Amino acid sequence: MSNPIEGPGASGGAEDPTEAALTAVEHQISVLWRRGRSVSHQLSRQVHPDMEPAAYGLLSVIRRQGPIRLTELASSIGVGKPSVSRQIAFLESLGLVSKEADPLDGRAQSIRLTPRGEEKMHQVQDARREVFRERLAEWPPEELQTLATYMAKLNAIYERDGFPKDETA
Amino acid sequence: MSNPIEGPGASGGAEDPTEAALTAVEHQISVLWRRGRSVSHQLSRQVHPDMEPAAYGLLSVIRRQGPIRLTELASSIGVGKPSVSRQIAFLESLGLVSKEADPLDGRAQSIRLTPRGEEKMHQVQDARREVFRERLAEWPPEELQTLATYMAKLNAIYERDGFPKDETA
DNA sequence: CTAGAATTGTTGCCATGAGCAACCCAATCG
DNA sequence: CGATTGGGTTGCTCATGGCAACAATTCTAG
Repeated sequence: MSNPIEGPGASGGAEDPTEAALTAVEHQISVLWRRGRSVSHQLSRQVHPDMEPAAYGLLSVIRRQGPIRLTELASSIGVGKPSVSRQIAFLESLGLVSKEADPLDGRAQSIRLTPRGEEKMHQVQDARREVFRERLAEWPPEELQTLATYMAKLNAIYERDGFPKDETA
Repeated sequence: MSNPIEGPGASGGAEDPTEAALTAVEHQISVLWRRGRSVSHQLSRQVHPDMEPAAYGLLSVIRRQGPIRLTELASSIGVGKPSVSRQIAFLESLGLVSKEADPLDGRAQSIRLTPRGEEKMHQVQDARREVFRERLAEWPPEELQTLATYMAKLNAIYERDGFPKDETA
């Protein structure tokens, strides 16, 4: 229990403000992270009853970036090719995406949303945004903007390597 | 941070600063979320081989809140009892936590860190904090504090129900 | 032109982790 | 007492992601 440098929960007491702020940020990150995880299920289920959270993420990226190759998709969400391959196969079986051979490269394939996929995503994302907006509506836009800016900064810092998330709820 | 996806009721949403800020926040949440997930393994493994990500989270809560019952622990991190039960069993086998019968309630058990668990956590959290601090060191404390505050507000809003996370990278 | 990289995507196998349901055991209520 | 509730555990299953091995194709020497 000797505590030269205090841990997050170990009320350090009179620490410097940076230390305290760090602790607070860490804590909020973990709460946010955990909450998001526990809810992603329900969100993806709206697109399709059988759809899992991971697949939703893919659809979202595809929708945003347009036709994309599998490898690119994988790297863009930081996940291995095998996972993406399987997810895409699944989504294809649901008729939400389609794979087209790239005429320039016989190996590659272009993945895109089907009209049905587009429609589904449109519905779901709209609904989600509706709730989101509804709840955050009372926030002053400046604050929201500040939040976004700081989060971007936070994200930028951890661009490639480890994220020292606390995991604590 | 312009997002081509507009909300249904967002008549002229592109010009609405709130709308823009919302979009930005959403996006940052998803980036943060994804980043944290993709890295949590490597991080906890890196600090200690036999400490799994999930277990680390539990230890962290226990350390913060002191002796706690399993059910309470489970609900505090938003996960089912079975998962926690197994994790705790694992941690016990590592000698990091101990289960004691609650004298007041024979069914319940009080879970606490063993001295060794405390020591481990101390090491691990120190290491994590080191990295964290290192990278955020240049951030003005006020900004960090603001970030923490806003994130707390954000988290509070979605206390119980769906979190409209976008999942997009 | 052809043999050997390199790359795209798929599949096999495995590990982690979470949920559901069924189950014990203690406590409490009638 | 017996019945019901509540805390924890275990069995089963599934989702997900990683690594490795593979197939098919393109690129790069020589």
